[in-house]
Amino acid sequence: MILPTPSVCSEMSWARLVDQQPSTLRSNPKYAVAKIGHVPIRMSNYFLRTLREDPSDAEVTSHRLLVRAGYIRRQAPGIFAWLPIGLRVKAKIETIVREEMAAAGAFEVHFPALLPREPYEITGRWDEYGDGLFRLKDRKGSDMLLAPTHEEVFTLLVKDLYSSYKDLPLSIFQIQDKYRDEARSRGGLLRGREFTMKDAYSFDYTDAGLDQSYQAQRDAYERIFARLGLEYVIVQADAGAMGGSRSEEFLHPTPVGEDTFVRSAGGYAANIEAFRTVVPPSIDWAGFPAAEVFDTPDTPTIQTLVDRANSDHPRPDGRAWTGADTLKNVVLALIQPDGTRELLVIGLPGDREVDLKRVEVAVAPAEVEAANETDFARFPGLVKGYIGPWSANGAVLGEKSATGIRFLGDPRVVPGTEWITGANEPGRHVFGLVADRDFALDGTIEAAEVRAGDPAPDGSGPVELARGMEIGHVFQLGRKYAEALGLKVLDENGKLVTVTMGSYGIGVTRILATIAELNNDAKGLIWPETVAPFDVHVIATGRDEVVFETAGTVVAMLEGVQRDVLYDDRRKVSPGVKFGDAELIGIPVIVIVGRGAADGIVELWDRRSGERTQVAVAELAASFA
RNA sequence: CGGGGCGUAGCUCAGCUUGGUAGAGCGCUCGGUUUGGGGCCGAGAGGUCGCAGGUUCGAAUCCUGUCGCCCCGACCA
Repeated sequence: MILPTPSVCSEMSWARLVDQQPSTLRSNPKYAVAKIGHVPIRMSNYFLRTLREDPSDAEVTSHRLLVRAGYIRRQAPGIFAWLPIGLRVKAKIETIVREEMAAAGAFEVHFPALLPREPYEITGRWDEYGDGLFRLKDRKGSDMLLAPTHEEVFTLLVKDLYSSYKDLPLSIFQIQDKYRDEARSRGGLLRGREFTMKDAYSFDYTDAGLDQSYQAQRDAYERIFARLGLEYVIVQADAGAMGGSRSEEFLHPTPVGEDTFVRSAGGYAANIEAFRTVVPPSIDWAGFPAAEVFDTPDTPTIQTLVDRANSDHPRPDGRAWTGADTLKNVVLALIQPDGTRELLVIGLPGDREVDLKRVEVAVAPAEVEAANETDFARFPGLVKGYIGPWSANGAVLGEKSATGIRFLGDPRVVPGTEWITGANEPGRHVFGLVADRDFALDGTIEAAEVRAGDPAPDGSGPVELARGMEIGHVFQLGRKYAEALGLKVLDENGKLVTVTMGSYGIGVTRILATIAELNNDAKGLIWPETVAPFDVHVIATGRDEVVFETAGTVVAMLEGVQRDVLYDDRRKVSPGVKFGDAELIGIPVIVIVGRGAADGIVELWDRRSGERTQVAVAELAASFA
């Protein structure tokens, strides 16, 4: 494995904002403190090269166009170099993030990407992160890592400097590259192994304070995404594994997203892992008939069972049996972090599949897999295809049963519900088995797949499923890290209290890719003006000197009204090439200086609409007032 | 980690089935021409065909191994 060298991390972590000036201007005191732009860039000597054809290793639109238009270059799988024009877009996004962080009262710091093992050892993440962590050794053999996220060092920094409640609340953030050795990076910038992230951390000594800090970041995120023009859905996320209490993800709805979430017309939205099933009311089973065992030959699957039930044992009320009347009992194996393996049976309506991701969240930190032959061999009482909690010889599922196997039910399996389920004998099922009367659960579990049409838990109507790209995540960490690393302060009563923390991330480079994904057409990128690398792209086309003189006037005028200008002053490049490059690069406003130049007429070209309008140079300034 | 695809010039690719001195387009250099949609003419530079071994008189081409990349899935605080 080739690890990125430390120098790669530090070199890439800062957008160098002033290196894009031509050398002739760099020494001019007028531009010595120039920030982004207001210094026209001339394409004849800019470090920018567009590609005529799509790169063969890029399929996702944003990846393809960003490489082709000269914004980024691939260095290694999931690792990209940033070229000047790409750096400008990145800097624009970072600026918006910085402004909103400042408005939210957070202070910027900057940590190394290269860190020692110890803090991560203390919190257990050196081990928990597994293969996802880039690890390396220094020349002395000390373990180092490239940080996947920075909770530990932020916590330790505050511990070093603060010891009183009077110093809190505190929110600090950084914009830094993160490293995760993804099993499979994909989609260019959408899921890289090195990526730029804004991560903020809040420190409070009361839960109420944490709520306020959390809300401030959450509000800032809403403003950031609004300014970026990115549609987002705030979904409830699972907070369980990290021990926190509140967690929400900002998802941008898009088919290329990797997260599935649900939402209702009434405003409910949740990550699929965090969805909570609506629990139906319990049913009084007084007067229910006793359970009855029937021969149900050749019914190893739910469908064959339903068919058999309808033909041999139709419901007395005339309604047909469906999969939802059956109780499917799925045997899973849990592997605990210490390596012990135990079985778990999940009972759920037969028309539902088990969603292993939801199970993993529910049983974290254990891992889950399907039970294998060896597992079944240990429990001869379990007859595959005919497993159920009840048998003629007594209970077979549950901690208090003969097998002792833990038996958790879908939340819909409430007391009084009647089920058809396996009788633990080949070819036999028990009908009318009533929950709590005839069998007992050890508890419930959110394990069933979520389906479109399922009711939202807040009563806001049926949910639909959608795909989203996670572009932000706000998270109440609580006291997990402060506890592990000993971050305590003295409160008003002189008592040591453990600090409570929040963690707030925004994927800067992922956002850039998401915006690119959203803003393009067959010709190339179309940046929103808030993040465009330049405000205006001026094209000089023609060989007449008046064209270049007029273009020079236009460029100077735009510079005068504080616009960042990319000036295509290339002399021996044909108009077609210049138009094509302009469309590929995607600056929203293009000024064409060409055949009308002698009469003082130029064209304003709207990249997005394609509309071109003729404007007199003398009146151009008014268009940019 | 499972499934699929691909490694030939800076880029995008052909050539491989059927072994015989390395190809195209674009890009690049030089000269000329052209200037509102990636123009044209001429002359050039540029490749140990991913790597290693094997078969053969002879391997980009056939065989074996190996490395790498892309896509789908698993995985992803």
